[in-house]
Amino acid sequence: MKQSKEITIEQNIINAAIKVFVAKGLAGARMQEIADRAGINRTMLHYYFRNKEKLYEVVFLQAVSEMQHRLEMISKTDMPILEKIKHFIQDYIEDADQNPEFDMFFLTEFHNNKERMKDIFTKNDNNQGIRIFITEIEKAVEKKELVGNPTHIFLNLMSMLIFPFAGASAIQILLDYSTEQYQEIIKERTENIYTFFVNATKP
Amino acid sequence: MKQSKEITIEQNIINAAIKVFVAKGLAGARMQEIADRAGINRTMLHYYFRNKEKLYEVVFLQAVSEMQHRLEMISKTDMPILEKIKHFIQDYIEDADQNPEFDMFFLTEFHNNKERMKDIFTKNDNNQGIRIFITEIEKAVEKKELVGNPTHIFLNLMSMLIFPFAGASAIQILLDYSTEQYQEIIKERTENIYTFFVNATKP
DNA sequence: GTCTATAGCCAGATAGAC
DNA sequence: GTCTATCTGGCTATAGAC
Repeated sequence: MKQSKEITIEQNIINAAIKVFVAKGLAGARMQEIADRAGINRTMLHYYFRNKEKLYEVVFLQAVSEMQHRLEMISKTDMPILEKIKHFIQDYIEDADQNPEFDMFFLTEFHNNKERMKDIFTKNDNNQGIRIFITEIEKAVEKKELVGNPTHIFLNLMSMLIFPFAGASAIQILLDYSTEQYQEIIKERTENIYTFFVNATKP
Repeated sequence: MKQSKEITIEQNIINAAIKVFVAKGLAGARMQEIADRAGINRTMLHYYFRNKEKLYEVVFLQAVSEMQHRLEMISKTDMPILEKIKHFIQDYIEDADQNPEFDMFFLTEFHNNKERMKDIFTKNDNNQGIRIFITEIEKAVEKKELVGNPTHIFLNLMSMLIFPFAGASAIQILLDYSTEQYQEIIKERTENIYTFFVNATKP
């Protein structure tokens, strides 16, 4: 009983913390705000996670596994490369649309804590998903199913997927879209990216 | 004399502040660090710029004009659309390579201060460059020089340009590149983006 | 204009009662 | 496990001497 309640509270805190850390970053986040969102006393954050840094780390690692999930989906199935990519684009956008702040969160954290991120990702070897994905693209290029430089093909695809979410605020303001209008554009993106990609890499 | 010295010091402070704000964000930046970089006493920051927010604003507006310059280049000349885009890609990457942190800085600030950014950009109407660029793409699509949805063509191009800089740390870590290796990839990008873009939008 | 000293505040962390 | 009260450190900002 105690155990299950504890888990619930911890997850509850993590969920609240994700929102605040994503929105404000490590330095800008306030323990009080996290506590308020979680509906608990601020002191309890320290009871459960000792300090802000520790809480942050737990939150980040959970977000990482979320991202890993996105990236590993592609390598599970057995389809032609363009089918895989089509599904990848669909899944990624659907997923990102649910958590539109995640992409920005990751870019920020990698940017601000490069060395720390390096530790996390090199020692845990948990970026297998990306490697497999790139290898698949390389194989497809060898088999002349795709044309281009595999690294840049991959970069271009990830760019087109991530930037519209990470840069959502900037795009909306500079192109003068309402949130609703931009939501429409995001909906159109799955198809547009796929077509753009297919044409760009057509043998 | 006084005047010229004052300008030098202020610009000196701004240059130091850009680096710190870009690297740490508004909340994470420390006035002490800015002062150290500028080689002056911390109190002087307040003397010249009153407070952190004011300093930040000045720094940001200077960075904005830098970005405007990047975006307006395209509309000055009179060339076929693909030539314009070729030059735009070249200039953008060359420019971004000089200040590789700017892109991330902008994404962060737009993300964290959406309303404030909206004010700055709607009242000053200083995003003319983008508008003209998109209009050019629209015209080219009408004339069947390019194929696709103009908005998404523009988004895809900007994605491929900005993401490799904004996401540099993430890419380097997740794909296990050294800074030197990544620098090589950035050099290759001008050509790769252009080819990718041309194929993707070929009539 | 420049510096030292210090005020004042805010947020993270902890002690200790219940 | 939970809460109140309190400590502590760090950072912005300012007063005031030179």
